[in-house]
Amino acid sequence: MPQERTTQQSVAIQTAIRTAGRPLTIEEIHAAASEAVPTLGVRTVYRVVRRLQETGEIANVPVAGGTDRYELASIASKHHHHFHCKACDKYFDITGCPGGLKELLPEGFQLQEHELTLSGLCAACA
Amino acid sequence: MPQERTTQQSVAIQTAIRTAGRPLTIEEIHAAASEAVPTLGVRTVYRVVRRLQETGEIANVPVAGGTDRYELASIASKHHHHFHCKACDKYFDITGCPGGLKELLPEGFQLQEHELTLSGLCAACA
DNA sequence: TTCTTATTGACAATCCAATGTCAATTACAA
DNA sequence: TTGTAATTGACATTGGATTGTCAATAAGAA
Repeated sequence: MPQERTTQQSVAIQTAIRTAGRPLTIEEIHAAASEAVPTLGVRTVYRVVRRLQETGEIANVPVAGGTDRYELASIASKHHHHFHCKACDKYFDITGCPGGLKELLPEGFQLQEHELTLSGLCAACA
Repeated sequence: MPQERTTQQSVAIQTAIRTAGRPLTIEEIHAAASEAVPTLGVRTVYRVVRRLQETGEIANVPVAGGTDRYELASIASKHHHHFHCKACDKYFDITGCPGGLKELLPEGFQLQEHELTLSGLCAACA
């Protein structure tokens, strides 16, 4: 197992994810971190993101009809939901959760989790 | 624009979708329709499914972290949600819907739609 | 500062769902 | 029944995301 080194690239990538406040795609991370390190390659983003996943610092957010997003594990572990802007295709975190979901469950089904996605226009696009 | 012909294949595919009672993947459609027409090729399923989409008979159901499912437009057009079984990876339709979602909306965001997915174990897997 | 080696990034290669191709088949109008 | 053209299915190809490769770079211990 290789040692870890603190490079400009990995710092920029982690900063991008930490300051985003919303789940980001690989490309969004690349774009954001590139402002700090213009030579940053996408290949490196894939590698660092995977490492951060394996060390448990970030979690992937699977999305319907799109590529995965990534967000801090500290945020992902707190139950929350997402808003998807149909104009800019960005995902945002939402706090709060509707209750009474067990009522919707069919006979014999066991509920473990649930995931809610509101969609429409974000503040910037509206 | 070519004429439409009623073939064994297209009949089997439509029957599979109509009798499923839940959204199916291309592969699930292929497997189900193959029981009626064993020589059925996946290529044909892709073609017929696309045509059914274009004629508005079925709708695609985008799914987080998976390939699209397809269900009857008459069902899809009625507002409903889904249950995803983590064991068999099947999706089921759910009736009913939690209200009060506008409360969750951040300032300035415009809500157009929402999508809820419960997950756990279906009756068969539980 | 020097040296070792983890990291990087350009490029090629892989993976896989979906589509293009085309000769063989088959629906169905005449 | 016959003829025409839509349909089929095996096969090759695409498109987009992700990973493999490897020489060049740079982190950080000595």
